[in-house]
Amino acid sequence: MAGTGQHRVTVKDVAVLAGISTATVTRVLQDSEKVIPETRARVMAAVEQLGYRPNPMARDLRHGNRAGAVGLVMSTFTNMYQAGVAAGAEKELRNAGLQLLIGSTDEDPTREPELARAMIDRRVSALMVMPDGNEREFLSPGHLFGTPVILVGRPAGGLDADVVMTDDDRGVEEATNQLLDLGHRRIAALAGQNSSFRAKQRLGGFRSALANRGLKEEPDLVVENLITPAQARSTMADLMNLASPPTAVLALNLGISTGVLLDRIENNRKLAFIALDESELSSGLHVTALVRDPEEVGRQAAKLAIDRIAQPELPARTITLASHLVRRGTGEIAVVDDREPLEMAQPK
Amino acid sequence: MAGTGQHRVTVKDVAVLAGISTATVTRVLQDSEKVIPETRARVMAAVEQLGYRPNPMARDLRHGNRAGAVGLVMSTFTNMYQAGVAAGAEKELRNAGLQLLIGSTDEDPTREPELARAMIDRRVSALMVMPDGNEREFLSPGHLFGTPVILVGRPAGGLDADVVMTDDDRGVEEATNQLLDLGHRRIAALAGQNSSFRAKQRLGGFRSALANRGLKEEPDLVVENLITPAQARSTMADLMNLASPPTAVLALNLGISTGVLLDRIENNRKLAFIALDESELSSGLHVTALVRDPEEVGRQAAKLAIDRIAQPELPARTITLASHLVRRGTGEIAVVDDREPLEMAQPK
DNA sequence: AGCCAGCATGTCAACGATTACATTGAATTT
DNA sequence: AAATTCAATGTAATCGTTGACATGCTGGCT
Repeated sequence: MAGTGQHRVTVKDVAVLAGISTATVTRVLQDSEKVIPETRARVMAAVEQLGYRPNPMARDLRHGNRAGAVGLVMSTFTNMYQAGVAAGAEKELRNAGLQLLIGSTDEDPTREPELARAMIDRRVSALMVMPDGNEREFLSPGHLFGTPVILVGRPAGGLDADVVMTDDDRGVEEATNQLLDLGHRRIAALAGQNSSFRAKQRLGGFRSALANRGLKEEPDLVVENLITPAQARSTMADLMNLASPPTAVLALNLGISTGVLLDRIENNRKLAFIALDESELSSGLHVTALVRDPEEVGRQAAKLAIDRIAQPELPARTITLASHLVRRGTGEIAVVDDREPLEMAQPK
Repeated sequence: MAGTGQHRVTVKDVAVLAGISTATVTRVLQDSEKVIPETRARVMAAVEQLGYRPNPMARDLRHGNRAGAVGLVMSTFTNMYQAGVAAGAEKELRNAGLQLLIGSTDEDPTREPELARAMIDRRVSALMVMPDGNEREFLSPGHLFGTPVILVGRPAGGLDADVVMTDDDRGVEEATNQLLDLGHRRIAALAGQNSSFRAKQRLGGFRSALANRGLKEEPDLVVENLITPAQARSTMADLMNLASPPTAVLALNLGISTGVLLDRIENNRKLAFIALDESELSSGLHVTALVRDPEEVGRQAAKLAIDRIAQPELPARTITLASHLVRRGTGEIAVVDDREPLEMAQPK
């Protein structure tokens, strides 16, 4: 049943035991061509007896090095959104019999090229990349050697690649509209690095919601370049100390959402709050959140990869997944300021 | 500078361009043996001009399939602790020029064997496994074909493998002692699956702290088999409704810590609380926590793997990393029950 | 001068699986 | 019955890299 435990069993061993040639063993294993049932049975028995397992590397090598593994470049493992994407992708690939090679840039985008390159060298069948938000182009087609690339999270101008993204602009617009409908006029928007595609996309949604109602943005309430939760947290303190503080706040990424939530708990704030992306705490504390399904994003990316491996000449596709607002309470708070409604300010 | 973009460049191409044989190209690339400087320069130039990059799969194949990649089997991507381990391991491996093949069992331990097997088939140089807590033995030496295994998180009886673990027993004992020193006598301990190695290890620490002071365990305060944060959360509500509720609570894993913390925020509880493992919220909300460094665990696991690849005959090593108590306030609360001290109960 | 040492490089088989092409022999056709 | 066809299997080249072994050449030694 099991092998000897030492020597790796090869097709050759199986062939010898079954008393036939390696070609026939392969034929049985691929059940590609005609093999007489009796021969097939002998081969199967030998395979079983020796515990033979094919060597995927040798197979890949023979096949021009395209088959077994797919790469994923991410910027960090310890972000729930990214981890979710990886989980979804891995699941889908595993079902398709593919393996996942993962590398992380540790938030250092300059490492993206070398990481991608190392995977391409290893002849992954496809490469999924979650590029950092900044719109540099780091993958030049000349270095890809035909390796299909799937971009996760944002498109990249110079590259004719498949893309999976989420409609955060529309989602944020919907969230903003909900707040506007509740009467909020001073809505704070806290965003990440302003050079990033995602920050632009999300602020874009916020702005078009305002613009659609002919409202103008309040510059003091839009804060960009917040990198850490701690920054978001202290920004909230600053905002609430304004002469005319916001009555609602939109947190435009996961870290910011965490920071705002910490501030909210600590200072027992009551203003309306919509977070972006889910965490154990946003759901646990009934925070209204604009939610994307990271696992679904990962699954779709993997599907694109699998399709493209099967049909390399397919035109590039872009899949946009919907984000949706999960209403849990904090985003449904009307203007309940102990100060005065806008437009008729009067000193306290 | 760059290659043509289509045909993969091989040693042979380099050899032809440099006007020498493939063997010499290899010699230059490995700088293993003597090569005359001028030849070396010619080879380098050809490599540069063609943009040659060696094919790691072919190299691995030639080397009996041991070199380029190391496997990691984890149970889920979306747990901060596990993600941290993966991150640490990836970093260390990358520095050593190795790549990381990741698979997840999706919390289904029965998938461990097939996942491990698939990686062994792919001839990873070493296999790191974070086994689920239950003490089954899923890796039979006969199936490993000499692949070194590094166990992360718990030892496995049947296997002579390297192990990285953390001294949670000692840590929990320390945490318990701190609470006892503060005068707590009704300490709740909330633990995960009672079949798991880790739950046993941690409850063991709790129990020896009590035993060392001649105290007996309060059975109604020790709750096991809590799987989800929600269960932990509702358990807290039950405990606080006891005639004699706990004055302190120890949460013995990350999910439980989250659940207890949610309960604490929601109900504004003041009892002493020590969490296990770190999350953005435990630090953000000043929760005293028994902290392990997941990245360090991952790095150590990777180091063990690297060492073992270099020296397969090394005796198996076990590395135990210290956990330590990060005192932020909630674990330093003395008995402040609005009820009465123990031993002199009187109806309210 | 003749011989050996040793350096620089070349040749070729091998890693394990696959597959184009070759071979065998039996069955079918006329 | 000879010729043809086709099904079943075998042979050997191949994927890209490596390294044991072979070769040839230079220089030093006696």
